[in-house]
Amino acid sequence: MTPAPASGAKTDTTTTQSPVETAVADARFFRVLSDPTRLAILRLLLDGERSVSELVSILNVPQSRVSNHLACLRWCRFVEVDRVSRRGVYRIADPRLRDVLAVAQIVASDQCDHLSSCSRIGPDWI
Amino acid sequence: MTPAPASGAKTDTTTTQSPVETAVADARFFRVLSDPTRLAILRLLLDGERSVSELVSILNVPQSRVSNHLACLRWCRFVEVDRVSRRGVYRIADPRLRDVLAVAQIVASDQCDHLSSCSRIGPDWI
DNA sequence: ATCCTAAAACAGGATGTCCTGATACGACAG
DNA sequence: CTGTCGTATCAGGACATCCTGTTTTAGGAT
Repeated sequence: MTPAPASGAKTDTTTTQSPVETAVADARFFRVLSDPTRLAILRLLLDGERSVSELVSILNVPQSRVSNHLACLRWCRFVEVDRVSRRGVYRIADPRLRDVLAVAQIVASDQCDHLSSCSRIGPDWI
Repeated sequence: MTPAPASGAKTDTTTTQSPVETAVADARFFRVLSDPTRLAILRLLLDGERSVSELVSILNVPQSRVSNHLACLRWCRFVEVDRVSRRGVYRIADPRLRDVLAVAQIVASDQCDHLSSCSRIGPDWI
């Protein structure tokens, strides 16, 4: 169980990355999904295309907030947009997203009570 | 622009919840997964049980950090622990977690470049 | 040209989340 | 009983992230 500092951290181009570093990429994927507004947007889009203003009125939050989160989702390729004159119509870019959200929702609902009161990630919301 | 609140929210005893509020629970689920250290721990445990000290030496991060994240994962029922005298041996609590992580990893690897440079969630890490 | 509407981008401020180092605890050996 | 090991917890500080209100950009209509 030698920590062996020599083994891991050289000018290590491809080898021996710590598991934590390897996880950074995927963690970021989950972080995109970890915001309630973004998640709500994605859920709506799973039911069909929507323009920004439609999202705003359905979600009932400020337009700047919706546009900001859409920019994030667009950049990270979770959604795509078509421009129809000045209207922007958004849709889900990767169909596999549906599976991720579906499985997650089932698991999450079972753990709901515990998730709600975990003081290590955000304040309680019950 | 009538959002037609009647259409979606039928047996809604208390109030018509906005989609954003409904998403809070699941967003929290993803937030647990959105930390690199926690994600790395879960991946290791998917390969078999581990004690805290084993995790510490494999991950090569401070023990307090590992214990803190384990507390979060334990509370949220992602992992379970057995005590063997003073040793704590951890394992995955919900086998469905494997599916979530597997699908996510595939999708995330395709979007990796974009995730890495999204300035709206954390600093770049490339 | 001028005025709207739809959407995007920006700035400042308020929290949320994570990290580290120190400390508390319980089981066991001597 | 006392020291040590393995683990958990806590406090404080450093950032990351999100929000709101405002401003900018651009297409279309009058």
